[in-house]
Amino acid sequence: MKIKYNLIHEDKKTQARYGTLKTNYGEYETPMFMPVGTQATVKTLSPEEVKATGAGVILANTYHLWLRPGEDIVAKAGGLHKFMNYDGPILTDSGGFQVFSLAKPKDISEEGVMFKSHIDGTKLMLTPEKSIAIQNKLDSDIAMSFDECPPASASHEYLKNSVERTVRWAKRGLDVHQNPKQSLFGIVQGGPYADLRKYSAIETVKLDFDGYSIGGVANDDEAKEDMYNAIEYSIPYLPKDKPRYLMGVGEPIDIIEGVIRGIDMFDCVIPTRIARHGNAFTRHGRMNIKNAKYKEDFTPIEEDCDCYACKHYTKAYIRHLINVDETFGARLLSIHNIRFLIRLTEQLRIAIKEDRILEYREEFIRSYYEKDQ
RNA sequence: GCGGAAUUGGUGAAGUGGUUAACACGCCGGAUUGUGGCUCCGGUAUGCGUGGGUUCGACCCCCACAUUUCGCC
Repeated sequence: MKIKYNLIHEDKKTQARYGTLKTNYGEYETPMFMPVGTQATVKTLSPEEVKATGAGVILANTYHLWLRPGEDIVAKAGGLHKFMNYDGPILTDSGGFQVFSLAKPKDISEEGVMFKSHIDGTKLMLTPEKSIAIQNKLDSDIAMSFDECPPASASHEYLKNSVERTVRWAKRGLDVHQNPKQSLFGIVQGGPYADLRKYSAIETVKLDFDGYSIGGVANDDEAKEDMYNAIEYSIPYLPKDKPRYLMGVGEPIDIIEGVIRGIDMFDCVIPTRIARHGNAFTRHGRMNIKNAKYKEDFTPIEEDCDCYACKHYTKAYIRHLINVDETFGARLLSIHNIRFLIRLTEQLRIAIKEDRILEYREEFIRSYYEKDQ
C-alpha cells in the first residue's frame, strides 16, 4: 500500500503540525527524523540498534546501490528490506543529491545526468526513468523523484531553467513508476528565490505525489536564513493532507525551525558522520569527545540520556575508542547522536500537541547555545 | 683501554655559515546538513647534547667533556 498521512494537530501560532504516517511497516508519528543508510546500512549500526534508537524510517541511496551491488541483486535478494534485514520503512533517495555532489553543470541535459562513477570512473547516465526503475526494483517504501539539486551559489537564471526541468523530470518519473506498494514524492527546488519556490511547488503538486520534499537546502555554505526562507516560500503551496519532507536537514536547531515552518520529515548524515569524527550532540551543544578534558571523565555523555551508549559507557572509554580508531566508538556515538535527534522530535511532538512549540524553541536555544555548561 | 660514527621538539627525522629550524607521526583545538565513512582546516622546538672558542653572524667550523653506538684488544 501507499503511505497515508494523518494530520492530527496543528499548532495555534505556527505552521507546526503533529501527525502520523501509516506505512507498509507500521505507523509512525511526525515530525520524525530519519537516519541515513546510504549503502543499505546506517554506518556501523545493526538494524536492531537503529530500531532501538526509536528511529522508524531510514534512507538508502539509489545511486550507490545502483553501482554496488546493483539493483538486480537487491531484487533477487527479495528487495531492500530482506537484503539488509530491516523490517521498518525505507526511503530511497533518487540520486538527485549526487547530481550536486558528483556531477558538473555541463553533465546535465534534458535527458538526464552523466556521471563518472566515483568508483572506477566509468561514464554512466542517470535519468528520471532509470532512477525510478531502480527504486522500483529496490522496493523501498518511499521513492524520490529524480531532481537536480543545484549548488547554493547558482544564479536565478540557472535555477529557473533547472526548476522547470526538474518538474519535467518529476512527470517523467511519475509516468514510469509502477510499484504499487511504493509511494513517490515530488521535490520542490528553487534555491532562495520566492518566485521559483512558488512555481516549483505549484507545478509539482499538480502532478499529485504521495508526499512532497523541499530540496536544495543546506548545500555548500548556504546561510540559515536562506534555508528558512526556502521553506516558508514553499510550504503555502503544499497540500495539508500529504507529508512534507525537508531533505538533508540537519542540525538540531534547523529541525526545530523546520518543524515550526510545517515540516514533518527530516533526514541527515550529521549524527552518524560527526560520530565517526568524535562528536556528540548534547543539550548543551556539541561535545568533542576527543578533547583532553574528557580523558578521566568516567560519566556518560549525558546523564539523563536513555541511549545504549549513555546507559553503559563513559566519556573516557568512548574517547579512548575514538582515539585509537576503534569502530565501536563510532558505533556508540552514532547510537547516541541518532537517539538525541529522535528524542528531540519526541519532545517537539509533545510541544506541538501542547501548543508550546515556540516556548520549546526558546528553552532549547538557551540550553544549547549558553556559554557555560 | 684504543679507534671510528652519532647527538635537532613527545617520536622518526630534514637542514644551510646570514631574516620566522622542512616534512611526517603524535599531541592540542576546530569543521562536517538528501554520506565519494576512516576526511578536511588550524596550532604545536624562544631552540638544534654540555661548556668554551673562531666569526660581523653558528644548529651548521674548531676544542674539551658527556652520552649512545660500532670495531679492535
